[in-house]
Amino acid sequence: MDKTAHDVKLNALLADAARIFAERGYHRTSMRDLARESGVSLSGLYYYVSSKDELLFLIQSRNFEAVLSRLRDQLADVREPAARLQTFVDNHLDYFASHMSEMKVLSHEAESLGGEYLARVNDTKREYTRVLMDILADLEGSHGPAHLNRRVATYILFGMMNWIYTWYDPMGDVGVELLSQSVSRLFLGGYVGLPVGAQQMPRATAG
Amino acid sequence: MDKTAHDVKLNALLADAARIFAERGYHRTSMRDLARESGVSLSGLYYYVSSKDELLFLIQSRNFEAVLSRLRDQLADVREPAARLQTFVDNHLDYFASHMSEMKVLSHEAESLGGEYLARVNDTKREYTRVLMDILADLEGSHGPAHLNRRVATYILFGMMNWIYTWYDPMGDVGVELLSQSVSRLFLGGYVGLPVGAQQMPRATAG
DNA sequence: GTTCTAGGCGAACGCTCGTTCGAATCAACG
DNA sequence: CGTTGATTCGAACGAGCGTTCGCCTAGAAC
Repeated sequence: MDKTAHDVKLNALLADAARIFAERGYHRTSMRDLARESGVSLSGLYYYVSSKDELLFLIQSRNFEAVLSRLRDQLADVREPAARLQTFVDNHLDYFASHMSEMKVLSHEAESLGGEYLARVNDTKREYTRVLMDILADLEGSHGPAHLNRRVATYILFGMMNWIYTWYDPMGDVGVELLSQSVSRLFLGGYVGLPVGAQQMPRATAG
Repeated sequence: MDKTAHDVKLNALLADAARIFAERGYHRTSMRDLARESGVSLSGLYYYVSSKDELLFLIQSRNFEAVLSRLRDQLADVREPAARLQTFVDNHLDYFASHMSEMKVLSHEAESLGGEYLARVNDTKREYTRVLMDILADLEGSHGPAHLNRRVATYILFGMMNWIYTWYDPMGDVGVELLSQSVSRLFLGGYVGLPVGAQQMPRATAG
């Protein structure tokens, strides 16, 4: 897919837009900023995209759907609930770390969309949340009743994962494996009391 | 403090501004919006505030310093590390739940400030983070080595707490006590393996 | 060689933005 | 009464915004 010259240029534009939206914020970024940094004229942008809103929508929906699609692939051959939880966290943070700009735009500019665009992104969000809540239900089934309200636990876990756009540097000393294991262990240890100190843990070379 | 008529009106303005910034976002809100909803003329706003930026700064700095000040009061007579961690979480979420608009503006518009204003808010942020990291160090001292990198754990915990502005409804079924206990237990269970199922837990009446 | 079309651009439109400025109001005080 | 100082406002300024329009180019199709 995405073979034609038109598609290639649109994808490049979306990548530039995601980078700039992540740096300056969606509302602060003007179409003129975007034109300058992507090497297209101001009016030329509108050949690929019908509005600034659509630009934001395309960034959010394409990446969110990519996360969800990869998640389904990865979960396909994992059965054990705790392993499924870890797979969910791994997939989320892995995609996050390798698409920081896009995921920051997805996390931070959730309320910048409206109308039909917002409704469609929210549909994906509901699906995605549902997958996690089902895993939590399975966890309770196999490891005994949870110590927390399931819905609250779900949102707290999303908080652990989505907040990283405010501080995480993929080029820094903390690898995504450490991050992912930390979140999984923190959650599993607190949610169903799974032991968290058994396996070896990758170490950050600095704090 | 804040006795003069001038101070009273400024405080009311800040409260209105926080509410509107939380609803519409800082950059999307115009001074005209603010004037309309606070019952002052457009130019009248500038008698109380020198710029839109200063408005945001005042909201962020005053509330952040209030959180930090209350925290120090509360920590003053708590010694046991796990109890200090719980005090930190309680204080943070308690203030959050009773000042949702202000705290959403503080969390979500962190990058909307620049220059000297940003530097001053970041000073407070550094102090606040330092308090939490010291508590984590104490925890490791009394409950054995942690299962996670301390700095990573700190930021993950902030993620659990700060993300709630995206979903928490203080008027809904989930009380702030449940929220606070959930976060504390999740963290303590995963960080130093403290048992999490012993005490009674408030229940949400619905999910 | 003419026609067609995808791709691209300069210039402008109508609008909103944050901020300023000078004047009006009004209570307090000499 | 006249003056002062605090408070408020209408009107305007210059700048920037998202978007549109008509025109240009170049190569493929016939």
